[in-house]
Amino acid sequence: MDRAVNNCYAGQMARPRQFDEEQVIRAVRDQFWDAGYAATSLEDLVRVSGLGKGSLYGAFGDKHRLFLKALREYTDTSGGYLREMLTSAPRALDALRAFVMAPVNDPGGAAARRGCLMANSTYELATSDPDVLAEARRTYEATTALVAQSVGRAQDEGDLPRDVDPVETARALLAAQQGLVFMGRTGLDIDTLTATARTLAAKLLPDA
Amino acid sequence: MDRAVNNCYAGQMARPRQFDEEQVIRAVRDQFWDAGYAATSLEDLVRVSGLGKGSLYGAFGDKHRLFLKALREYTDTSGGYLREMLTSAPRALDALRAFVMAPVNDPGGAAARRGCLMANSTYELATSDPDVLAEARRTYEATTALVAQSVGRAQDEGDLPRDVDPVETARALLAAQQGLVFMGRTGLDIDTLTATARTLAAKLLPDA
DNA sequence: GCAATTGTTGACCGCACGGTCCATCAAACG
DNA sequence: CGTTTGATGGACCGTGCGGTCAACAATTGC
Repeated sequence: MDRAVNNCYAGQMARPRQFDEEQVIRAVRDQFWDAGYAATSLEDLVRVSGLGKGSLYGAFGDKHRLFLKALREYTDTSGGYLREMLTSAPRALDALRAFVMAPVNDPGGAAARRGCLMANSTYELATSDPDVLAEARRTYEATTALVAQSVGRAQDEGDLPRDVDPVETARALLAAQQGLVFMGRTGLDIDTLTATARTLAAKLLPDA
Repeated sequence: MDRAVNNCYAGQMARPRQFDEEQVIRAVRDQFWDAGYAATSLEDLVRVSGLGKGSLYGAFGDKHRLFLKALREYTDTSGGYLREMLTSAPRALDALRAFVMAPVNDPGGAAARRGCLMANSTYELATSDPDVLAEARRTYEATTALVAQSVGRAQDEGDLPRDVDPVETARALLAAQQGLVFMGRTGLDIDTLTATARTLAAKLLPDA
């Protein structure tokens, strides 16, 4: 039935996949990232994946499912990065600053060019696609929780005043970060964007 | 040649338009606002405008031109609102607070539902459509200038410290506002959004 | 080696899209 | 009223879309 779930345990495999599933998903994800959902045609997906239409459908289902899969891959990956970024820094306050600055410090300026796939998808589809909206909420809530945790840690470390609500601060930081993503997409030059990011970080994260 | 420019001065008019051009543009603008560019079909545009395809094309040109016209109508209108909002308040600081809170206070919650057409368009098209990118930059720069002017006024009125750069502050406020628009689109409930908006306004606009 | 099973491929399908065109109609003018 | 002019709207068109499918290839178990 569900060929999309290809594992080695269900029945016997007559012929193994000739492609790396994750690699294909990443290529597809990049295509959606660059062009958006509606503006990406099946032909585009075939091109970037290197697979035939039939294989794509056999392995992942239709365009919508493929998109959701790519989106989930994106949120998982960037969620992992976020978690690592927030937990690896010796001081939580530095991690929070880095979080706000992320749209600017992105390696290769990917975020400035094509923004955040989750944000792009939210703007394009959230009003019409319940699945995308659900994924947006899920990601947003997870991010808020993660950031709030670091805010709490920064408070414990004495870098942030105790009288602010961690969750509320996390939401403000997230809004600031997404605002920067937006301004990057208007073509604002990187230096000005960096300056604005610094301003926001300074105002929202006063040092003690 | 250019039938898109319908005025009473070029040649003699044999038969006047049977529709209100502005009314059509507003209807079209709302359709694009609700569904986005790619997801809006010509049939949709015919439906909401009440015109036939031929009339639509004769009067406004193709879908792309029609979109740009609707977008310009939007930026003009909301630019007018912004200017009025910023200049009508007795104290500039209050106007700046209202600016940040705008995505929340929007009458009917339109902004929360479908966001800001300019932002939506930027996310959907800015990377692929130079015209939209140009419009985004134009709008962004005009808004920044307008807000910066109010920041300066708030400084003159003694409500904001003199040591901050008005333009830099304006960019931070704009980023915050757009971040709130984004969070509204993730389906965040209005109360939480309002609280976050207040937090941002308080941090970015300390009272003297 | 053969049958069974599943992955692979590209030709193919129906459809809806953006866009064009023209027969018709209504207003303006003498 | 007749002529002229432009507006009108729906029939029509070619194209590219998302999606399907049947023939073929590759692997496994016997």
